[in-house]
Amino acid sequence: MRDLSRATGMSLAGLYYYFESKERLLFLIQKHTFSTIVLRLKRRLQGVADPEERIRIFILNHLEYFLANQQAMKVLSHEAEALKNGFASEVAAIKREYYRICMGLLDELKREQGLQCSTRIAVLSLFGMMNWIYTWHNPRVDADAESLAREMGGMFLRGVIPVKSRKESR
Amino acid sequence: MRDLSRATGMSLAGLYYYFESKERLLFLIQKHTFSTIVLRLKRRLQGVADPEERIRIFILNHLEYFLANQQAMKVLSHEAEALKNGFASEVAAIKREYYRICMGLLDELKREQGLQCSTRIAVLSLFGMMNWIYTWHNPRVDADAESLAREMGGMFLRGVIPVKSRKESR
DNA sequence: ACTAAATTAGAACGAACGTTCGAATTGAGA
DNA sequence: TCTCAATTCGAACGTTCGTTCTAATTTAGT
Repeated sequence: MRDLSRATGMSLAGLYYYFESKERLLFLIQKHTFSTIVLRLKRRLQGVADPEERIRIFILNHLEYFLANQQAMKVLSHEAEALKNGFASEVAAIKREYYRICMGLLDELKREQGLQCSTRIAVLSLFGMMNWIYTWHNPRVDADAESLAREMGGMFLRGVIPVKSRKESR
Repeated sequence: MRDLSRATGMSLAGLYYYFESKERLLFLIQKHTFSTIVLRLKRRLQGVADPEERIRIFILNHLEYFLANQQAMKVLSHEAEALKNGFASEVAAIKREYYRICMGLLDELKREQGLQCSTRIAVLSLFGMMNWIYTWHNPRVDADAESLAREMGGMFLRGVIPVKSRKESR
């Protein structure tokens, strides 16, 4: 809290005037962040029907937000389990919704082309790939979100779709 | 430190008799852990020539250790940047060696079959997939290291190897 | 059995942390 | 201009944390 006070220029007591506790502040940050990601995703998915393209959109949306708010996402990843019961469950609900959306996208793909591994493992591996970025991405060296999304999207889709049913794309 | 004292049954001062500081203790744990993983990997790779198989071994070795020491790996992932200069660099050296080995395996694969994306992105995506496990793996629900390694390995290799040069395997 | 070293234990120190308090300052409406 | 609420501030409280101190106890060699 003292760090935040210094960084924002607001006094320590001033912070507590607006946020009743450190935990509630973290809760609000987490809630806002995840809600925003979900909201943007839903907007971008509207009107796109092709399952492959929808997954590419999911990946791009995720990476764009993660890279644009890298330090924030680092904190959120580390403090993922820091909230107590009441706060924790509300954030967990949003995360679960996000997870479900991704699961749904993969199920669409499965219906159309089949899948080489369980949907669960596919989703969680994809999240791993994307979330790990905060540990290594260096904006001065690495590509931007768009081309990373293209690379990771391609890699993931090739990895997950059976060869026989694969259409040439990109 | 008080938690460790309680958990081990050794008094707080006793801990400090053996470890001069919390940071040095963390350092020793990190060093031991990463050294062990590298050592086991090298042993397992001896005598295996096929690049695909070598990568599968890498993945299995990594997942086995991660799942056998899940809570430990969680701590290590979170405290990855907690060490100061001297300690940090020694651990970083071991991690870099591990990273280089993986990079080498992928280069072998690239020479033999080509790669669909940059080696760097491939390696880091693979690490992401594998390391993220500590956030979701539940031994009561999810498969064991061997079958996870098979699934992830298959997915990763399909994602990374160009279609034209792909041999049927497994 | 005696001694020196190794090991353990409880208590405490100083710093950092989350939080609160009371007073001071500012802003808006009458 | 006066008043009341909103806002800000420095200082402090109580707790936890990493660490150290001193004294007690155990262990190993003679």
